Amino acid sequence: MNTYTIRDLSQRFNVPSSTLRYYEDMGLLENVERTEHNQRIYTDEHIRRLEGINCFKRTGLPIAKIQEFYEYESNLDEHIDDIIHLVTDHENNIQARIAELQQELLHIQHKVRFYNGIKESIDSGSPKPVWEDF
Amino acid sequence: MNTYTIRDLSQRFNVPSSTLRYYEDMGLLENVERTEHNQRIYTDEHIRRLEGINCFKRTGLPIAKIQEFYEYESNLDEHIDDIIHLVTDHENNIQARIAELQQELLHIQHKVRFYNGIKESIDSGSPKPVWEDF
DNA sequence: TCTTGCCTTCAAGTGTACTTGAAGTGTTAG
DNA sequence: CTAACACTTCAAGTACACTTGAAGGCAAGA
Repeated sequence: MNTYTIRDLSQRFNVPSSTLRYYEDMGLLENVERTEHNQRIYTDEHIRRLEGINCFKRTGLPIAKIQEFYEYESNLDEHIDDIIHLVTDHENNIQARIAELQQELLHIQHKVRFYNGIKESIDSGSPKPVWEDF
Repeated sequence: MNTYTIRDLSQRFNVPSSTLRYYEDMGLLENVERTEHNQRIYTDEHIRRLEGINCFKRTGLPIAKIQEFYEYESNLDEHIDDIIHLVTDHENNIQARIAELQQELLHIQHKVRFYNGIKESIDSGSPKPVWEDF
């Protein structure tokens, strides 16, 4: 089984080692063994765990919820409904967030077109476009 | 011209009045007149401004950038390139964010399916599904 | 051997975006 | 007229997710 130092993971995931220690304090990384000199030893388990954590983080799940998820994970039979609730809830949140962003993107694109119109009018000396709500 | 109290806007936009004062301190709301008793008077201009601010906020533009935007807005001829750069940049960020969320959504949906499979296996006593990366 | 450098812990600091509290003035209902 | 309530300012506090600093241990190279 492969093992990794804190430096290895820090480089692999492009996070400072302080963050990895912080995740451990927060209960996101568990069962981290130590060398005889008290240095952390990570395994492929931890690599997979960090990939999961990053996926959750990129989708905006707060640390406390990620912690909850792995707590349920470690006692799945008892918490299967909880974990399904958590991930389904998160799925819905992401879908709602995507829909909201797509809606707001239209407004931002409207602004981009508007200011490009203003620039053209400045360059050509023609009358400035008038802002129209939508 | 319509005028509004801090309470009016607070209710209309569902934010505490402290937040409206904070936006003013941060330079997002400008030219707020006062009554003879020093109470803030907002106009339809401020309503439009707040709609703009909220659009930017929902898309994750930080306060400092929003402030910059309205600074450019108030001197458009001199800052037309800056403002086009700012909104175009923001448009690209939103599109990248949507793409990222769509990608990660697939992973979360994979988890939802996986745990539903686990639940079925618990309920029926059949063997548990095995997690497969993708 | 000594210095460089990475490691450890624990506590305190940072940045963003508010939020709350204290102290004081003004307005309104009974 | 007075109590309750709304408003003001300014300063300090909160929440989240780290980030940095202090103090010290261990080990390999000059």
